[in-house]
Amino acid sequence: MKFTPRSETTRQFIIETTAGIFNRKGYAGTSMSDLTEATRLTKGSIYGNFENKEEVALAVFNFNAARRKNIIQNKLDRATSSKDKLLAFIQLFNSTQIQVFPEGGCPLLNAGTEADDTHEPLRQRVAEELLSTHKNLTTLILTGIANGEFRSDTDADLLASSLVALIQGGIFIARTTRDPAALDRVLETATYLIHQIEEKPST
Amino acid sequence: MKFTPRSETTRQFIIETTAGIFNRKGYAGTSMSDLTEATRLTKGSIYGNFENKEEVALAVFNFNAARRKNIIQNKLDRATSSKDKLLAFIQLFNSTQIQVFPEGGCPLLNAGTEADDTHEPLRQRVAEELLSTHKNLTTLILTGIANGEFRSDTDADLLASSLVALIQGGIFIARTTRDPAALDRVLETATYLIHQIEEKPST
DNA sequence: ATGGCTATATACCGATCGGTATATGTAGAG
DNA sequence: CTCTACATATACCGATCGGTATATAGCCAT
Repeated sequence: MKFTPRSETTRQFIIETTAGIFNRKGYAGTSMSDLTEATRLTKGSIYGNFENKEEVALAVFNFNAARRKNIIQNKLDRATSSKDKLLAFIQLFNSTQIQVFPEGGCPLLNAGTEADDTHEPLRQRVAEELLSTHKNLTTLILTGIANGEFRSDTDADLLASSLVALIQGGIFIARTTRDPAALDRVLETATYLIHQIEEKPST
Repeated sequence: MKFTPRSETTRQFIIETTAGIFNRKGYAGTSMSDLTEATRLTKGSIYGNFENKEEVALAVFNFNAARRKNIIQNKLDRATSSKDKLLAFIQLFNSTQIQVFPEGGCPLLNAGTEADDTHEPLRQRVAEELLSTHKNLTTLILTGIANGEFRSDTDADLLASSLVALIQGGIFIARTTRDPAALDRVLETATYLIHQIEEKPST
């Protein structure tokens, strides 16, 4: 009893037009009628393109995650040095540059906090994305060390984790207190941490 | 048409036995039958003590937040210097000392990320708790500056925000990647930031 | 022991949930 | 023009949702 989606374009249409809904309301909080309303399609059509609600949610998360990855990658490609790449990464999240996220904020944070106790497949997907981001930052830092940009005693793993935590925590604070500037302040500390590992020209 | 709860003890019983459920499953993901099952009470009884599901959720959050506050306060009271208080605060969250949270992790993070787009009253309550924590840390840092423990050019507000962000972000990462050590690593950075503002004995 | 109160249990409500079987529409091939 | 294949719409399913009206049970004072 294999399921095969009917129309790839409709499937994509459903994903894109409901990406913001799942991100705002969460998996449990989003109903099939939310999806039919937003897409102006009927349940028959949606269930012709997805096996069930869970599959829509997973596809939507993958879509949001891919978008995020592309934006990050584009930004990093435009910087040259490792240090500039790290700083550019951080500045992607400041309040004047919100377009990294769909409606509702960071999909990793939203999906992760909901799924961690209730929805194992989604939790694993979020974990993959978090680890991928962490790995990218780690290799960026290690490259910088090899370049001589950063001090050789830098703990790349620790710094990468801390940057991700600062950003996600900053997003959380800014969103629930409705104070975007709070995120900007936290990003200052992230920037500071990067400057701390610079190889000093002195000596 | 005012509503008055019947039995304060039953009310409290409901709150305490469902505190973990709301924290794990979220507001939308928790049903009234989840509550009747856990308490072994009937809907009639629960609706005799709460106006509706929302009021239970708010009461549960208040309970979780109060518990958290008490634990933090007790810990801080046992330290003397501002620096030791700050370090003790951070160590409350490390993986060998999990009892700060109910089942499901930090209630501020869980409730905040769900409510920020869907449930304004709860979002405001979470924001209050976040700001309260932030304020406590800020005054702690300012006291340390006045004491001569910390450098006078320390940005107390910025450091307080960064510590909260590191902790919340660290909790998020650790929980969704199922890697408690990730939180411990992030707490290292938090500790580092505190050491950075110490008034150096040199000069 | 009994009447009154308080609190919980029972039984039920309409609405909505996720999901499915089937009918209808539509476009391309012959 | 018609047949076929594919995609969407319609109509419906049982289950569960949050919530309520009312019956029942336990206790306390008289």
